[in-house]
Amino acid sequence: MSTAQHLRNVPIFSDLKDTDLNIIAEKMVSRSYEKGKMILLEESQGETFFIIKSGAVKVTRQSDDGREVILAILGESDFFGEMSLLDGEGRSANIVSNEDAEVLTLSRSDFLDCLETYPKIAIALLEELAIRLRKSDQHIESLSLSDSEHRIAITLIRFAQELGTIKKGEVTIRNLPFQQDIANMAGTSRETVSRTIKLLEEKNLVKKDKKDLIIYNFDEFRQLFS
Amino acid sequence: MSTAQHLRNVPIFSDLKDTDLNIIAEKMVSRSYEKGKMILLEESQGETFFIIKSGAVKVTRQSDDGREVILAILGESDFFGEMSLLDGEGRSANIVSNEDAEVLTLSRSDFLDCLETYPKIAIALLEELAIRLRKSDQHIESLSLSDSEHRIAITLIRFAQELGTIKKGEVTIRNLPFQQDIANMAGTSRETVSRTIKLLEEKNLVKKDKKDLIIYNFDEFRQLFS
DNA sequence: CATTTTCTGTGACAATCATCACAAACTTTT
DNA sequence: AAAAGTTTGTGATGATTGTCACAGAAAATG
Repeated sequence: MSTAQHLRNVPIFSDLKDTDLNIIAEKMVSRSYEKGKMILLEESQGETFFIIKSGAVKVTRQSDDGREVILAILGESDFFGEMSLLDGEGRSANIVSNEDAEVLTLSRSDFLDCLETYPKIAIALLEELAIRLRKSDQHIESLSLSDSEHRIAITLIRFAQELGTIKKGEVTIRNLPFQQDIANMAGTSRETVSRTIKLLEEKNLVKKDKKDLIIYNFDEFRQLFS
Repeated sequence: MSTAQHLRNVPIFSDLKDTDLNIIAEKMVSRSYEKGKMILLEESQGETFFIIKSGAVKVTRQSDDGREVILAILGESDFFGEMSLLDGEGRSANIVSNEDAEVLTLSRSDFLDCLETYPKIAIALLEELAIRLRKSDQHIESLSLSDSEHRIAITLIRFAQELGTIKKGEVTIRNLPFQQDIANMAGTSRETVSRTIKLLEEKNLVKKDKKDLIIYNFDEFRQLFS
């Protein structure tokens, strides 16, 4: 697939004409990272905009003692790196490839040019940031007000929405992330995730099938926990 | 002060020429709310953009059982309401005036027109949203990884940065919010806030002076807790 | 396919913190 | 200036959940 075709799938570029898309596509450079590689380091100067062509990355923050929070897991057609480009501050999060990943990159100046030249991109980007902000707010709420069972359930809902496939009310999350990662998103411990998922199984709400997790009745599940 | 003069202080409008500023100013309508009034209700359709002329508001989310999280406290020249305008979703947070407040409002269509007409506003707004997203990320990190003492300290730092006045390294937060509000921001209980502030006083890091709180050495304090 | 490494399950225990319950110190109202 | 209403301080208690410890399962590696 050509670069331009990839861009077509990215919400913020989807409004553009083919000719404009091609112009941008030419400025982009492709890069690959193998699983577990650090793509961006916290505190380093942010100078690049990234779009994920294939694979997945996790956005994390780390405390001094090495514990990490996962802020988000991003997949195909998602983008990152825009924050420091916009506000000029250094990176505030680490980005690590969660599987082998291919990305498209755009330099700072090309990115900013884009925004100036195509106001539609700026507006689409605003929309995307608004959505992210909303998700962050929900995340903050759940960390503040919910117990670990709820937080874990909400994390599973997040996964279902991003990675899940629905089949008459039943959602299957293929390749559920490790318990440690779930814990780092839900703000709890790995052991608690283990115990809680078992509990949810006993309540007949979910079922584990090897590396997959099935949520029997997604609507009901969402009602119960959010 | 005229409406245009107020706008001048708002970061996202500050790049504009006077003539353009006046055009926008004419479209804005002023409204007043007394302390404790609900300005925006969660779940209601979002149709207006707000700028705070005077006073302060708190941005909250509430759980079914009535407990609330405070996502932010906004003051003069801050704005809100942009999120639903941008992504078309309904309101996700409540806005309550924390003191008597005067606001300027702009209708949905005028706001969106603004963005189309003045790309600079869109870019400035992107910058602002990036900053907010960054703060949210920090908030999420602290809720996930820190104990209550740290979370409360970080909340005090947030207040110091927004409402504080510095005087040779010493920051005074005038009119510290109620313990209950601090607790709702820090994701802890009111009682824990009371005990923790006492603890910080015993450690000679802060001092309470009636309704004010003094942080003796702000840089040191920040280093200790973030 | 044997070995090493990574991931998961589960018990025991301890620490943190929320909750309840008042009293004391304040504001605000009348 | 008394009364009513808020906000704060503090002890006692228990629940939730993190931590440690290790065994078993699964995956990756040679």
